[in-house]
Amino acid sequence: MIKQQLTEKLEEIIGKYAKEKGIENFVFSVEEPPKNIAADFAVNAAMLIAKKIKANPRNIAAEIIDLILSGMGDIINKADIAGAGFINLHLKDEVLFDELKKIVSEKDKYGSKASNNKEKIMVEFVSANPTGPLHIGHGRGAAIGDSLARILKHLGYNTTKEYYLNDVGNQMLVLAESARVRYLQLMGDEVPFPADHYQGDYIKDIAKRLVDEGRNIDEIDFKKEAVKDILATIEIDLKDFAVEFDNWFSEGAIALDQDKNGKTEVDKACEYLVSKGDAYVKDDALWLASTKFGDDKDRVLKRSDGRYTYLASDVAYHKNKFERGFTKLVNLWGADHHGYVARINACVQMLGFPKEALKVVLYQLVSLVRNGQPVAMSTRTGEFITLKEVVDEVGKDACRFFFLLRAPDSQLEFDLELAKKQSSENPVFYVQYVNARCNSIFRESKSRTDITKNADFSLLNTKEERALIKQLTAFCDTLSLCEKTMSPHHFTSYLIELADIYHKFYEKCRVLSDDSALTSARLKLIEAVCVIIKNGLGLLGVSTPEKM
RNA sequence: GCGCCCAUAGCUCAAUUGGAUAGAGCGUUUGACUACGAAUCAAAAGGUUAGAGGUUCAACUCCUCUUGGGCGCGCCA
Repeated sequence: MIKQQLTEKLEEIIGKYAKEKGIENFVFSVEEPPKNIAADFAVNAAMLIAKKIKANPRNIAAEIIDLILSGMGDIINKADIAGAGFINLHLKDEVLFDELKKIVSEKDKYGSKASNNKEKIMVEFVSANPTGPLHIGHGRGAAIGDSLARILKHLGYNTTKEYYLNDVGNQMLVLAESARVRYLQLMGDEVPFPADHYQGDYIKDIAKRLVDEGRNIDEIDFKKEAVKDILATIEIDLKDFAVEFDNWFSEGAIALDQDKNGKTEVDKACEYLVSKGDAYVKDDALWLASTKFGDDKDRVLKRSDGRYTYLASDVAYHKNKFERGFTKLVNLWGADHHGYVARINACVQMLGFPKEALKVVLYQLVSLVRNGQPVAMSTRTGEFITLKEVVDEVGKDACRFFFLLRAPDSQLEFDLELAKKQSSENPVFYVQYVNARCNSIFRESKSRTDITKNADFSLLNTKEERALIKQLTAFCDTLSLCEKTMSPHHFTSYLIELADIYHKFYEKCRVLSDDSALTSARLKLIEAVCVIIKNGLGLLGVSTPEKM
């Protein structure tokens, strides 16, 4: 919150200055300087202005500093010129102390805004086909999508998490047939199992249930039964991974369900596109003119045999999302779907929305390694590692934290042997340990009677304490960064850094001491630490045990 | 063949979207528990950011090319 307030004031002051120099709509950045620089924030405005008007950046910086000191004396203690013309700002301690008070009083509400209601956001993720259990790759999408949604929610956006269920199409027929053959086999029929059908044992489990229930083959809807069991498993696996959806949206609802005129939403979406001139008939098929909006080639919506493609459903689905009032759509897709981005972007624009209304976050696939050997992943062959398997082995917290450690863009190598180690090799323990240590102090402090109610933060004047407070107040900046980049991974970095600073503080500054005023102030400080750790880990879906 | 993503310390990855001396964890070496938890801390070693050009006051970041890896390119989903 500090940075945001600071930036607003600087924009006012420097913007006015730039305007006097003949520069309209001047944009500059407010950043944290590198660690070796002793300052709170750095501004690059002078170098940018100097370039535009061909002046000496340090002279410009000097002029801006005068303006800052006279206009922002209440929050800025000191400002100086460094390097090529950076303006380094030093905050007044009171600004940090006020923010600290806010953290302690607002607790889990800290950093959340109430004013973002204008945007209604849907985060759609996982959306794995109900043809088998979730594997580890889905887990990455689940962790990123869920945490992103939590962050957006915390920022005050009206946010909905949705799972799109592809329960229509060819794969469903294959699934039903897979279950039927397994059923026959269990009944003693020696029918061969087709090689291109779903091989996993979970299909046998479904068949076994049907046999155990004494069901007659003539009255079994194998598709329905298989999807039911698989979905139940998926839901449990996700729940154990701290992921819960607000809504499960069935493709059947738009591709099969008909209105009173006998039309599905897919029918209507295609008609709409035709009426707008964005879809046309060629070679007996219906084509989407996606090249109009930058796609490589036009795509088929309806095959010449009259069946719709997956894309047709997807157009209708996205239309449906907008019709439900969402103004911003976030889709998490595995990188193997990247070829699909251009056409869905085209759809959004054809539906009359700006390109920015949809953000597709692509996450690179997880490659599994076990004993140095790559592990193949394919739902068809049955040689896959399930999310459940990994969560059972390494724990939900470690697994989520691990997935959120990396930017979605980078390929992630998941070493099963490494992940199994419940040791300090896993950074999640390092962060959770902060909370455990704080709580240990709280337990100890209960026996003391000399603790004053009003902590005097000005007693927190060591460099370790100031660094800690500074890091705590960066919580909101981290939230904004995650929103800006649509990635929660900055939060893991932030928390690891916070943990690092805390442990250093812990070594240097004893909390419980004979100095009761100082003890009170430090207790309040670590209370704030707990708030931030708990909030931060909570946004990542990781728990904060008081004892470990 | 065309397109998208990636290449950073021995390993796994960050780097506030163009900022200052590129940072963490693990691993390696050395040291610290008779006061709040040593799942910790202090210190050391480790880099031509794959390579070559270019743009810029400033490049890991942007542009071009090369090399190497992942993934796509269907009237499949």
